[in-house]
Amino acid sequence: VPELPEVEIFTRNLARWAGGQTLSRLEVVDPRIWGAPCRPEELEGREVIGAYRRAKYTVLDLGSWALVLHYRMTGKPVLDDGDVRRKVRLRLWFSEGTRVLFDDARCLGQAWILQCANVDSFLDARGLGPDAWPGRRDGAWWAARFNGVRAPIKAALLDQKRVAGVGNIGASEACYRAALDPRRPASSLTLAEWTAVAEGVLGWVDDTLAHELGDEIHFVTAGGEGCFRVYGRAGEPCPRCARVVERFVQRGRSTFWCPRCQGSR
DNA sequence: AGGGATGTTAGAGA
DNA sequence: GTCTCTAACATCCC
Repeated sequence: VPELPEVEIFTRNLARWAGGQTLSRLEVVDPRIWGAPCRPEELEGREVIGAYRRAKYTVLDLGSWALVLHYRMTGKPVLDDGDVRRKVRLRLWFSEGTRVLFDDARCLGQAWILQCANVDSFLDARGLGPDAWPGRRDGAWWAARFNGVRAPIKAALLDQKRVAGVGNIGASEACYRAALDPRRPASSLTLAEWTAVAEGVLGWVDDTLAHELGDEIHFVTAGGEGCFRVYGRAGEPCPRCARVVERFVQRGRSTFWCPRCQGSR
């Protein structure tokens, strides 16, 4: 379930598992993982300096070179516990015996090997806007970022060029927290409503991180849906007003909302 | 069997 | 050029 909070946790996990160790071997189990031609052996023998997140990307810093990961729909880094049923695309062997897998059922995830000096320009070339978190942006900042956008607010929140990190789950959850009709044109929101969006997005990330950090095993196996308020809950009662949560399709993606407390105006 | 799935991007059309 | 939307990617699960 990789949106910003999950990628943040994936990245922290990688830093914790591998930080300070040397990457002794980078095993390419499925070469479709590569987003561009590269030489995996370039990274072997290098020490992991750390890992950081930008939007939904993880950058594993190996000094002068870096391994950049994007998980798309189903990718995730996991400790290799010896189970043989995983859909492994990469296996990273570290000097103290730790083995980390890039596990990806659908194989839509991608990886790149870049010189560290080129990572920023690589990410910038993807057209990523500012990260939705951890910066505490106010309503005026959000209003300015979405100035002139006529698309429905829920669809607009998915545009990584405006603000990076919000995915299809986060967009529904943020609209719900902001009590906003997901069909409202972004350009029609008042400053007060943008303030609610700002708080909704931050609240969604903060709560998701807190939930998943509190129980890492639950997260890895169950996807963290335990803290969804409307996503995936069509037919269930709204946590705020008990009206039935509904689902509809916007731009080919599911939107979940409560038609009563997210009433249009 | 068929439909839907957390993301991104190329390409078409307005 | 800008904005918007669809299809495609590959595989699994309900």
